[in-house]
Amino acid sequence: MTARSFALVDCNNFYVSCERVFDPVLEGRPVLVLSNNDGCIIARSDEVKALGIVMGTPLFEARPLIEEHGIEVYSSNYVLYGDMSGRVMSLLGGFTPNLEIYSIDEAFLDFSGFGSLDLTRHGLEIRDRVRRCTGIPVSIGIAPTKTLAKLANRIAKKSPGAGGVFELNPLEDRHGALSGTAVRDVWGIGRNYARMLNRNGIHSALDLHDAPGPWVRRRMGVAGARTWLELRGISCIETQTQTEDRKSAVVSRSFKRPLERLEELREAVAAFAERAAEKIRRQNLAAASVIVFIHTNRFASEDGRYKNATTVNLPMADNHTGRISKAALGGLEHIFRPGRRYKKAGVMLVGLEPEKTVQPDLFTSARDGRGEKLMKAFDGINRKFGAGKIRYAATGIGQTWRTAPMRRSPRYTTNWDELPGVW
DNA sequence: TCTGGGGTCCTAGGACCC
DNA sequence: TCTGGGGTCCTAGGACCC
Repeated sequence: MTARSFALVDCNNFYVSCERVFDPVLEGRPVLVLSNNDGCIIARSDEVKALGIVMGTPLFEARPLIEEHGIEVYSSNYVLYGDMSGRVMSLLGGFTPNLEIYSIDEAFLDFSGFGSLDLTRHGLEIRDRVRRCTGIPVSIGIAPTKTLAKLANRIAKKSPGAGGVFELNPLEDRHGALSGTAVRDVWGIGRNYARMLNRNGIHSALDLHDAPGPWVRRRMGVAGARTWLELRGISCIETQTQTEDRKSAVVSRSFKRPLERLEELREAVAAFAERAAEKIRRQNLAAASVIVFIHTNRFASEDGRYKNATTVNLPMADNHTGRISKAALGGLEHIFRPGRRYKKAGVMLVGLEPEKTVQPDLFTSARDGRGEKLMKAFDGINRKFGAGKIRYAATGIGQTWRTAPMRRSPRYTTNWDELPGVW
C-alpha cells in the first residue's frame, strides 16, 4: 500500500473575499454577507468574527453591533461567487490531475504518489498563485487522509505563523493537533454526535481517536467508523474527481412577508418549478417525480403552525417546464390550507435520470419533440439575454412575493453592464 | 417587525416474496 | 401451545456537509 497524501484548499471567508477583490477599500474593514432575503449572516470577515458574531446570526440581532462598528453589509451575489469559484478551481486543476471540487470554496487535491516533493512548499506555491491570479486568499491543510487534511486546514487558518499552509504528517505532530481540536470540529461530527460524544467523555479529536473502534461503529454507524479510521491515518474516503449526476434538485425560498392567498403561492411555486426544471435541463436530466412543500413560520408559536409536502409522480421522467409546473401546482392544491400565513415554499425534483434514457410508459406515446424544441429555445434566450428574461405566465408578472436584496454588489465578472470601471 | 438554501448518505422498519 | 428464515425493495427520518 502506498502512502496517501491529500491537500484541502479552502478559500478564506470566501464571499467576503470576493467582495473585497472588487472593492479593495474593504480590506481590513469588517465586512459581512447575508443569506437570501437578507435574513442571516452567512459570511464574515475576520474582523466580524472577532466581534463575536457567529455564523447564521439573524441580521436583526446583529444590528446594534453592525452600527456600532460600521460593519459593511452585503446581500449575497451568487453569480459573482460562482464565477470567482470557477477561476480558483481551474487554477487548482493545474496542480494535480486529481482535483475534487468539494464545494463552492473548497477543493481536495490528491497528492498521493508525489513522492519526495516538499508538499508544504508546494502548498505555499499554490496559495501564492491563487492569490496573485484571483485575489482570493486560501488556506491549505495537508495530511494522509481527507479528514486529517480538513483538520490541518483549520490549524493553518488559526496559526498566522504558518503562512496559510499546515502539513500534518509526522506522527508526533498528530498528537498535538488532535488534542487541540474539539471533537465538534472534526469533519463528519455534527451537533448531535458531538453532544453524544461529550456525554461519553469524548471532547477532543484525540479522545475520539483513542476511543474503541467497535464502540464508535455501534454508536455512529459506518460513517462514524470511517471518521475514526481516518483520524488514525487510514485513508478510506476516496477523492471523487468526477462529478456524478445529481440525484435531486431543489428550489425553495422563504418569503420576507408571509403569503396567505393561494394565488400568490401559486406564482411562487410556478417560479420555483420553472427554475428547478431549468436546473435539470442544463444537466440533461429528467425527473420522475415532483415534490412540493409549504410551511408557516417555524419560529412562531405552536398554534397556527402548519407544514406539508406531497409527491406527484409524473407519467414519465420529464424536464419540461410546463408539465413540471402543472404537477407542482396540482400538488399545491392538495396541501394548501386557507387561513395560514405561509413563510416558505419549495419544489423538489427527484428520481433524476439522464434524459436520453427516459422510457415512455405504456400509456404515454413517445414525445413528439415539440415541447423539447420549445424548451431549448427558452433556455437559449435566457442564456443569451440574462436569466429570467422570458418566463412562464404562471410565475406572475408582479411577483409581489419577491423582495429586492438590500445591497448587492454588481455582477462584475459576468455582466457587461456591470464591469468595473477604471477612471 | 426581522430567522438561508441546497445537497448526500445511512439506518430502521414495514411490505412483500419465496 | 407450538408456528422458519431468509432475501429485496421502499420509505421516513436522522445525521452530516457546505
